[in-house]
Amino acid sequence: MPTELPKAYDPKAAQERWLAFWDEKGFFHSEPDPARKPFTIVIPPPNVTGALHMGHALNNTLQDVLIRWRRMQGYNALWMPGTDHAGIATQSVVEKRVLAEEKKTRRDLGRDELVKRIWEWKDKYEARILGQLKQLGASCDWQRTRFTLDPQCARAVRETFFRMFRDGYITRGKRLVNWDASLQTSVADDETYTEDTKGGFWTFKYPVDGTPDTFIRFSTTRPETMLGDTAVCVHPNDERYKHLIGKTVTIPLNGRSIPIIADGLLADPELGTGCVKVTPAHDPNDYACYQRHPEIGIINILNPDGTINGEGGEFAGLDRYKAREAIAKKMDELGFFEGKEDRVVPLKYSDRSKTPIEPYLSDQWFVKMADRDDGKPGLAQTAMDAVTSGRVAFAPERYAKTYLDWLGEKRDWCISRQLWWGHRIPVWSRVFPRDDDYHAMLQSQHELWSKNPNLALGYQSEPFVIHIAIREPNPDLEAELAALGFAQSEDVLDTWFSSALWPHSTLGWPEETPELKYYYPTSVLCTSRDIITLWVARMVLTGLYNLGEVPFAQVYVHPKLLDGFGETMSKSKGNGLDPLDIIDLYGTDALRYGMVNLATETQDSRMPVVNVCPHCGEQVAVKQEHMSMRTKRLACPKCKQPFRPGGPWPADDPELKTAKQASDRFEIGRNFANKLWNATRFLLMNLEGYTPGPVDVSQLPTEDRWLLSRLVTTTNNITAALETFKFADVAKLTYEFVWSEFCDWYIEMSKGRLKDPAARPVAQRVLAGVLDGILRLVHPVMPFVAESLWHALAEAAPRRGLPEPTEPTESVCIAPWPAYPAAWVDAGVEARFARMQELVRGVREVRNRYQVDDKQKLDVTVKASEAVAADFTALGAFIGPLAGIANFTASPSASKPKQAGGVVAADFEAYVSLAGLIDPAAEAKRLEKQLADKRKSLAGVQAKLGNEKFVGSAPAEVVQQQRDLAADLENQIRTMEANLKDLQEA
RNA sequence: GGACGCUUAGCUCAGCGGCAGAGCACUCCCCUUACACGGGAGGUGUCACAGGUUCAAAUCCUGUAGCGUCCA
Repeated sequence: MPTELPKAYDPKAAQERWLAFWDEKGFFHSEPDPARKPFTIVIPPPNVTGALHMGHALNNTLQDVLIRWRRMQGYNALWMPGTDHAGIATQSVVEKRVLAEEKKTRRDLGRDELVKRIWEWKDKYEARILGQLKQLGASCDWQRTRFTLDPQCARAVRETFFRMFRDGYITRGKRLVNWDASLQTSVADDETYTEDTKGGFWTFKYPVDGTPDTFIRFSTTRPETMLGDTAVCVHPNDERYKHLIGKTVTIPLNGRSIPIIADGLLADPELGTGCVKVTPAHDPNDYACYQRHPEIGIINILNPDGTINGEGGEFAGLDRYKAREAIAKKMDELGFFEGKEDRVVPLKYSDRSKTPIEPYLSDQWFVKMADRDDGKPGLAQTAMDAVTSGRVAFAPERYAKTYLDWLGEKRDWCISRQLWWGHRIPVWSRVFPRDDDYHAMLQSQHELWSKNPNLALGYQSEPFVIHIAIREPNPDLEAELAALGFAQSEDVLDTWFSSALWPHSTLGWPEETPELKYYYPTSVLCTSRDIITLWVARMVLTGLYNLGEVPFAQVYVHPKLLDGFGETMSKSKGNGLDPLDIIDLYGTDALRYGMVNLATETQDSRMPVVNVCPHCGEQVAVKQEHMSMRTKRLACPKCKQPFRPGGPWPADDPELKTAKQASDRFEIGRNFANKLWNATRFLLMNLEGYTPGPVDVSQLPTEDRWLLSRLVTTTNNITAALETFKFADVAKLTYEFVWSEFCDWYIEMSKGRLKDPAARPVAQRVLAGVLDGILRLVHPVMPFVAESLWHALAEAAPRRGLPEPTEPTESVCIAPWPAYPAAWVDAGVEARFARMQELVRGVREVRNRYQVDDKQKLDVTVKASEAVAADFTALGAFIGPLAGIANFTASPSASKPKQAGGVVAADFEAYVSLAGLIDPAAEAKRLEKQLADKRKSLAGVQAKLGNEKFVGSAPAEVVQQQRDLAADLENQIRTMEANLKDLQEA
């Protein structure tokens, strides 16, 4: 006698048990094996800044579904795990902590000490993240775990940098970057956010040279930038200023004379005075204007810390905001101030330090994206070609446009960051203030250097600079260079530079490893749309550059999770949801099911959240004003006890318990897991005497053939949905088949058969065989419950399956993905079954309408054609118990008993005897309403059929369908009219 | 400012030319030996708005409004 299952599924126990089992068995480890086809996914490495959030849960669940499914299909599946060092984010988190706890800045600590602290942080969070992924059930090959800063990745980064530098793709130049004056680093656009901020809007005037009493008036939100103006600009067609173009004005603050230029892109004649000042070094639009008019020059007025530099004359050394006031005041004193108004302006902030960004001119390293004129391919173009040629496909397709539009701009990629945490740029440079020294150096060293294949040279002029990239760490060489006055760049590389290499660096590139040969290119990349440009494009680009081959064949872009108010979940908003809360409350299978269920093709998905009272479990709605940790304390409306709302709190509060968060969007998964559990439980209770054996499908009774027909269709649809990344369909198809078809109908019908010794063995085989298939289908989405039930079933039915029983694998993880004969699909059986369901539902409806006690069995008479009646009679053994029928008869000649409730369908009418129960008046009233509905439908259909255009232009089958419908409706109406007459006479 | 997407039941979402759907919530009946995380039944809609195409539009086209995201 097999072990009986507990009454409800316990996710915690299952998770604990199977994680250990899988780990021990090593199912998820993959080795190159030329005899098998690989299926490979590299994880988008979560960054080690913090713990995983709901977006990670979604992203990784979907990857795991693909990997588990392909593994079952027999592919040699590798899911490569790892984490990302996330340069600026991690450094800034640790810096903030050090400042808060020790009141020390990074400069107080020094580079080595800070980096040491960051590594400690990384070790802690990497372990936590990998642990969370395991908890999620992620079937990664943990033996292959990588980190973007580990030696293997570092080698790939250095080699790539070296090659790009050598090939002239990496160059140094002065560019306008987003400068974080607090962290003293440039930050990428995506590391900034824009917020409306109260500011001023000043209007000043500059005197036009040589034309007394003529002024150019302009407005600005940043008066201090006047120190760096190199032109004023008007629209070429602006009649007010046309005569001034080519003249100059003088900046009263420093007496500098600057030209008045015409630029239709920068100046807007409709806006303000129609004239703008141009500060190329401190404004992106002005910088673009400077590039169109390089003759105006460019002047940087800021120090890296945000104070005014030597260009500012008397204002040098002042903080930019102090300088702003001082300069406005000075202009006023000089008589060039025209007015000031308060205004709310959109201001760019650094995401990390929360301080305003300064557009800032600085020396940076760039990867050149544009086309080249020396015959070498332009990097952006190669990556675009990969997608336009179809070597990389996006799902959904529309995201290819995002990718191509962005790459089409071919903007250079700024890869240097003024940080301490990251891959240090392997370039040693020396500046030569005197030209002779430069030439002397080249003369003495150039030949030696250029012979060394592990060195690459770069030059700049004004002043002369020699840059030397070193291919691999080489202390002797570095010492030699140091002796010659060279020093290594202090900068590190943009994190995306190392992430860009992820699909090949993790496989061992630049070594030609067996892994690289076998797994590259990978199969699918699974990500969110906001990093298509930052990451996906760059992976394609570096893959092509380093290996000449795209990194993956397909990019699947999944939806984003929004909070209950439609806003993106994010750490800074504090509206995230901790996956561990969900796992704790609903179980991992439920979390995963919920994620798969919401992954539709088009929409982002809202997730309304409630707080769970830590004292009594009451669910307390979260209001918008509670978000972002604004509310520190709430009282439970039920038990009146206080608690802290759930959120990304940095630490526990010893005084106040913190609520866990819940969302009813996960109930469906929890309930579904429990349903599966209990369906299996039912089966195990009824498997006594089970004998394995082959099943001849053509000899099976109707209900079995119906179920198998549905099983084939469902299996095929699920497989097709997985192939096209329609995850939500996978969830819905599985749910529908298991719950509505297998449980609600088939299991109910099997109950009678299991009591019949003659029918029992086959019923057992079909039940066990179908459940076996269900567990396989469910496994990629809900691996824990599937594994639990797989083992339970194996104990009770060690050999099972359709049509031939087979030995089950030791884990559902490695069971073959189901595929059944297409011949099992039987539309005729499905139609007959649907008719039976209609009858059963009709009888139940009559029973419910009259509130007949379930225990009281009713007599039912069906009038139908010979064939339909025979079919009903054959199924009578099931119809009885399903509908609670005492005596059931079906025949073409059946007549309506007195006092009966009627069910009128297209090809049968059924009468439920309700002697003593029926209220003729109420029944008549109901019938009249139904009749009215039917007549209305009929009128609609007849109108269509009366329309010559419809009959003429619509496809024949649609017209026929409408004709059939009209006939059915007429028939039903006749029957109902007769029934109504009976009732009225009664 | 540009691009992409969204607007369908009280809530969260499917459907994307041929009789408007699911889960939750709601109403009624049931603790029937798989499951109350359950069973049975029921009600619920100007498919955002305005035009157009079509025999036929939630579905295709155009425009408007609101929302979201990305890029400037």
